[in-house]
Amino acid sequence: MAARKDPRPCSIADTLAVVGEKYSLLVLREVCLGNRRFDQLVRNVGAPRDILAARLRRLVDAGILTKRPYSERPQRFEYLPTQAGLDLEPVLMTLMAWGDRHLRDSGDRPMVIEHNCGHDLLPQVTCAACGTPVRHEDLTAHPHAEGWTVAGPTAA
Amino acid sequence: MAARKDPRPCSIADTLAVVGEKYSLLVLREVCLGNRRFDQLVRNVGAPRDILAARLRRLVDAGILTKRPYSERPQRFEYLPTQAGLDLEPVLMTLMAWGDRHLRDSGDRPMVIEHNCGHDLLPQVTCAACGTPVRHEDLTAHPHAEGWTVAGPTAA
DNA sequence: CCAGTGAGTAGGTTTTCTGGACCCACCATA
DNA sequence: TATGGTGGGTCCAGAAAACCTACTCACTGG
Repeated sequence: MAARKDPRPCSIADTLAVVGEKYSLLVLREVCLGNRRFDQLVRNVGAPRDILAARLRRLVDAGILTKRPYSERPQRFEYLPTQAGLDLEPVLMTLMAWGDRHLRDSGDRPMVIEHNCGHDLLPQVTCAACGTPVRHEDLTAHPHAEGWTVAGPTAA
Repeated sequence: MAARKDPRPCSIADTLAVVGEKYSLLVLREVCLGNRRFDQLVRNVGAPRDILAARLRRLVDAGILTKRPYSERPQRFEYLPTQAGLDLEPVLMTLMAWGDRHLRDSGDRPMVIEHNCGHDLLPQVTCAACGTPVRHEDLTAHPHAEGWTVAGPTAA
């Protein structure tokens, strides 16, 4: 947790500080798939019960999940994604797309997500302003704080 | 690293097994920004030097970075993203977008990325087939292996 | 000769993960 | 009433990873 003295200020780092611990994004995956209960999460995520409990607390604290009772007597809770949690789905989609492309010979994808346009989802990141797919060469980074330079492609 | 017995098979998990360790994606961020040298990475990423060395080895082994000499005598290396590394940029973009939206009051973004269409990049994940932005409600998951069910929204 | 830089490696301490056992409340059934 | 099963956790000791400091090596510049 302790950041070494002044690394580059960056929303990527800040986001990873919240959801970058092991299992956090897998918990979110399951919750987004509709698996909301502790024991289900233990099985599907593969995390020790201990760690899962800690991750759930953290995700709830961060406003990514909400904890809701689905039974009094005995008290039982389920976890649901908030809007902030659903807003992380693009991260899950892009991670999955990369794994499907680079970690497998195509054809044995363990999970396919269907888009309601009728096709299998192939997520693509586009620029909201112009609508075209984003390519590395088209980007120019502008660090806001002083002293943080970039060089080469994607440079400022 | 040791997976508990049979968690859900999933490309998200497999991708995170490669780039999910602390600092890995920040290293990739820096390399994509054009900062290629060890000491620069130490400063900008904020990782301890030995951890950084381990991450670089791992990313090179995974085919995400390549190590290239830029000076013999003394031997000095720099790290460049491969195509597989560049293909991870969408993950970085979506992480940054989430942090900008949810972790800050808009206006103090620490880094802005400009798209060469002339606007600030606001990344948006779309379905490559139909071109529309992806919303949670439009997705249906189909686990391939048996026994892995999903429930509720995004269910199969 | 001395200081400084770039790219690491080495060692010892602290933190985190891990696997397993354990706990409590409840339900089913016999 | 005992007996077992489930859901949702907590606790603990050992293993692994991260952290920090220091050190090395090969130069370069003055």
